[in-house]
Amino acid sequence: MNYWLVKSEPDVYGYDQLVAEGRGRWDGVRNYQARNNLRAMKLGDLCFFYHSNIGLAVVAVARVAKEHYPDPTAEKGDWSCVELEPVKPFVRPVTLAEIKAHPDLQQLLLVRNARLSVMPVSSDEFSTILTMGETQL
DNA sequence: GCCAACGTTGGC
DNA sequence: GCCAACGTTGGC
Repeated sequence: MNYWLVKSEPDVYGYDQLVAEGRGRWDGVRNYQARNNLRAMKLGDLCFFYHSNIGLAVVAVARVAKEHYPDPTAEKGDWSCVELEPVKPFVRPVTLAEIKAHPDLQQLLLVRNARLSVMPVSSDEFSTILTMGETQL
């Protein structure tokens, strides 16, 4: 089992929308590092759902419902997408400020590379953030 | 709305 | 292959 964090602007595609749809295609990634992370996702892997720009917080857990395949929104180039399904909203959103302030989360790519939209999370980091969100799976 | 950080492009 | 210019992302 691997863990991930994916970013989305909530006014473009928020967690509520994923819940409403039941399953969502994670497409539109046009960054090689992020794409390679998408390709490494396995069915059943868990992802934090982070709201960028508005909210600036991890708000929920989602699960990989379908492994990578060619992104149908890409007109050219070698891009991939996956499908995600909602698992559980956080009882309490964990803000970027809290993550930046936590001594055990300094290695998180969310802190170190603000522009990466799909990133791996270690199992320790995953449980730390889940606990901060007062959430159990 | 501004700007820092980062990635990509293209001239040389 | 280097690097300046440019575009985009995302926090503030």
